[in-house]
Amino acid sequence: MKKADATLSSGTRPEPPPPPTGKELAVLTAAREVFLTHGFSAATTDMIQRAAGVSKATVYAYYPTKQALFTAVIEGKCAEHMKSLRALRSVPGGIHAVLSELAGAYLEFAVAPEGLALFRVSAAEAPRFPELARTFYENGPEAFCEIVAEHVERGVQNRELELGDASAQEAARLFFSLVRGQAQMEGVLLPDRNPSRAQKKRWADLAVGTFFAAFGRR
Amino acid sequence: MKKADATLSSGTRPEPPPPPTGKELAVLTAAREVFLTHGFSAATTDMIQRAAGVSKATVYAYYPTKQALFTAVIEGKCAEHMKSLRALRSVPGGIHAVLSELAGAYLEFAVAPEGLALFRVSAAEAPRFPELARTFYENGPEAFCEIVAEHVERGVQNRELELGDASAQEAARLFFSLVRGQAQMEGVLLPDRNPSRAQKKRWADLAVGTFFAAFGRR
DNA sequence: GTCTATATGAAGATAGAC
DNA sequence: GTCTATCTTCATATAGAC
Repeated sequence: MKKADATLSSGTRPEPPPPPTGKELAVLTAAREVFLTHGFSAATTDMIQRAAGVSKATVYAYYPTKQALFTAVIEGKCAEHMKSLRALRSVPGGIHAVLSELAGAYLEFAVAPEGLALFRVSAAEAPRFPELARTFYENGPEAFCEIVAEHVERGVQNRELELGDASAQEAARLFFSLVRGQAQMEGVLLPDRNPSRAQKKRWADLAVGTFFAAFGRR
Repeated sequence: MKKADATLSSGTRPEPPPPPTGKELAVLTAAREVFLTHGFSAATTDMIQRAAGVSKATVYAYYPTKQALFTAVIEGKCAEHMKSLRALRSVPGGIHAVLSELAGAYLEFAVAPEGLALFRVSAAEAPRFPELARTFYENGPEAFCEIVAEHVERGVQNRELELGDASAQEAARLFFSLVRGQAQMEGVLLPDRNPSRAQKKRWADLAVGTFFAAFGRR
């Protein structure tokens, strides 16, 4: 009788990822670097193989196709993304302080080179890999907005905020747009430019300031 | 003595585009379609050749490389983009009406499939073709923001707006972020979803409403 | 599992006839 | 200018030895 394989039998989720080690990890790490830098089509298995320091056949031993490897990379990054966001659910303090914290955190990790690259690649491949783009959307922007919305709802109950005819979700998305707007646009389209710490603080302050000017209770 | 070639001798601009006709136009049109759908790397000259109904050699008769053709496509779309925007400089009316108009116009053309595709491709290829991404940035987002900033400055002079410590440019970019935020994020990452007319109106109203709640003079 | 070597196909670009 | 036919290169994927 075969021993039960926890990976296959334990749940309903498709793949609770068995954390890779050794050469598999090397392959996955290299693939991350290469795919995030070049995108799916321009990336070659040769680049990945060389960056990982293994042979071509080894790559295919772990991932049956280039596409499967790509999927693993994007899903892995999304899972990381989601994990970083979880910490922001329980930020303590008044709504103003909380939103400042959220704005700063988002600018820090989503406008970092890796965050931008993930966005770039997800967007580029959205027509070809719609499920991957959706995964990114749900684990990044949407997850962040949900967290903001929770804080916003609390702010409304505390009478710190007043939304008018907007829902908490709409307000959260407006906040999100204010925060990432210019930063992401520049980051994605002008890869040379590197925003200073002061610039990032300014963006965060403008976003929070504008949001409170619009929705703060007077 | 050679006859002077107007294309080469008449100006300092690199290439005042001689409007293509006949087969050249067919090639360019097909290339647009193919590059905007698949991106640079996944697009093949075969697809373009077939879509244009010409032979491979004809493509190369007009454009020496795939890259040159890609550049022509992106620059052409950017020029169109810029042309659409010019009309928005002279919108008449009070600042509220003007900004509503600008918001609606931007949502109409930038979140349309072609606008999204151009953004997607520009973003994806920004690391490889930084000049092209910059061209898009300057002819799209930046051009729009400049126009908004002009209207905003007029609004300040008219005492319709009050910016606090923000500059007109900063305010314009915040407005721009509010307008495109959710629409572009969804459009780029969820290509299946198609926003209804009502949804677009709601986005525009929320953006304008939020902007005025923050910067409108009370 | 891991390597070297290779099959197979497709992509970008060109030659040469008309 | 335009086509058909082809060259060359390189990418994905596999075979077979260790």
